[in-house]
Amino acid sequence: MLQVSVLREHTAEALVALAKKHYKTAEADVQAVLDLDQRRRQLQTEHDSAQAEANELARQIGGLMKAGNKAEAEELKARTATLKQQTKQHADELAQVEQGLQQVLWKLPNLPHSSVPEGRSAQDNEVVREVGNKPALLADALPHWELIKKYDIIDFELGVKITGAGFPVYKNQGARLQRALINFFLDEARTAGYTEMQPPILVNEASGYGTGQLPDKEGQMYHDAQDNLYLIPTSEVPITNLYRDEIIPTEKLPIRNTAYTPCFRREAGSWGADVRGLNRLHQFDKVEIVQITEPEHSYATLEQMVGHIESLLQKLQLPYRVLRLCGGDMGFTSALTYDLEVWSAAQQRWLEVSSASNFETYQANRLKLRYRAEGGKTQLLHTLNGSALALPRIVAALLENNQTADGIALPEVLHSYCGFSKIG
RNA sequence: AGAGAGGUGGCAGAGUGGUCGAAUGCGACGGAUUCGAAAUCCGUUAUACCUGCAAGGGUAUCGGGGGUUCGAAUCCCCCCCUCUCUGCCA
Repeated sequence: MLQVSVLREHTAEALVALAKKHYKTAEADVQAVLDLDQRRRQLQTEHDSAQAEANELARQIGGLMKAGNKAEAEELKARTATLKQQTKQHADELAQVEQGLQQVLWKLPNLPHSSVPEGRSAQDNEVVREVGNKPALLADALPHWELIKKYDIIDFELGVKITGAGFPVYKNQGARLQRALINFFLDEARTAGYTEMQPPILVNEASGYGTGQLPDKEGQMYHDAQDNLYLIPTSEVPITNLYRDEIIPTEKLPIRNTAYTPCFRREAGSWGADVRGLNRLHQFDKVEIVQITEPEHSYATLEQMVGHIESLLQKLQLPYRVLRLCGGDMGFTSALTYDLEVWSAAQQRWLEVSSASNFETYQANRLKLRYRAEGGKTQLLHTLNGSALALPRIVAALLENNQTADGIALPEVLHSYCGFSKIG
């Protein structure tokens, strides 16, 4: 959620920024925020002074009652009636205005950072760098959805049988590879200074609002209506919400956490060739890194996080590229997002395996996540997160890129984690 | 799931209708003392919003919401959560 003070003090810049995100009703909505905010303050002032007067009368009545001066007390009581009505009216209207204000604020996306490229769709994303060499495959190279059958390591039909489409069953070396990757990613994160966490994968409504999945994107999440809990679409949700309603002591900053969790996405719609095999699933595994920093450090931190993710891809010897997402393609809550994509040799396309974002104060504002800045004032922190990494497409690329006549040769870094060096 | 108890400031814990944002203790911070420290003493120590250039002033908040009252942490209603016992169970 954007801060009203930012919209008020930097209105023109905010409008430019919203335009970059292709937010259509920016002008009207920002104006609505400013109007509602002004009305809110006016009402607050009126309400407070009426309340102050009522409090003063109550004090006087108390004194008179104690002194046994009943008649005079009654006289004052009569005067409180109109005041009471007034404050009630103010309070009602104030609540209404505040609700209206919040509704508009919830609609407004985060303001993109100045380095975010202009653009409407994925084609307009900026390729920051491309690293590694695309492998040359044999003419009869197979896409991963054939390879998993050939080596009997992932079974989609079985998943359909027990759950549904998009819930694969990992078998044999496929299951062990999953476990190996999770351990590898967690170990790397821990070595890089992140604290390992194991959060619940069901979260309550308040957490959904805190990181911005609610109110708008409830369709993305699986929902247990009986207990009103949501299956997490990413561990960003529980890990960031750990700090909801907190004022973090400066010496604890920056906060750096990592977690492995399964992730659940309903992903209504969009089926087709691009989503075959492991390319898009309802349930998948992911190791996430989350940082919470003081505002002045957050962009350096984002670069550092991208660096960590790149180091993973390098160790896995996967060719990859780093994209800076354009205004039209980046997420609602993000101020700057880097996507990392690996080259999937048999599919001949790039697959997104990680997304690292700086949310600045957008999430923190909802979360009421603050620290005490110099001078003792509380101030919103910046939140960041990134996948390090999401497993399915990594697996897809590993299988496709490393296929040989007699099996799939895994990168060396995984050998000890897997307990084998090749599949098949 | 059934029965009972309870939710108060960073923590512990008083407070059952009137100047209570809340005693007291602990912790933390500042100062005095000390060569330094411990101990001791003095002081400070919640958050949000409104107003003000500022100093300051005001309002709200004692799990959440509603109600009674001139006045609610305190009384009434609803909801949520936690703990204990019983049941079930990895």
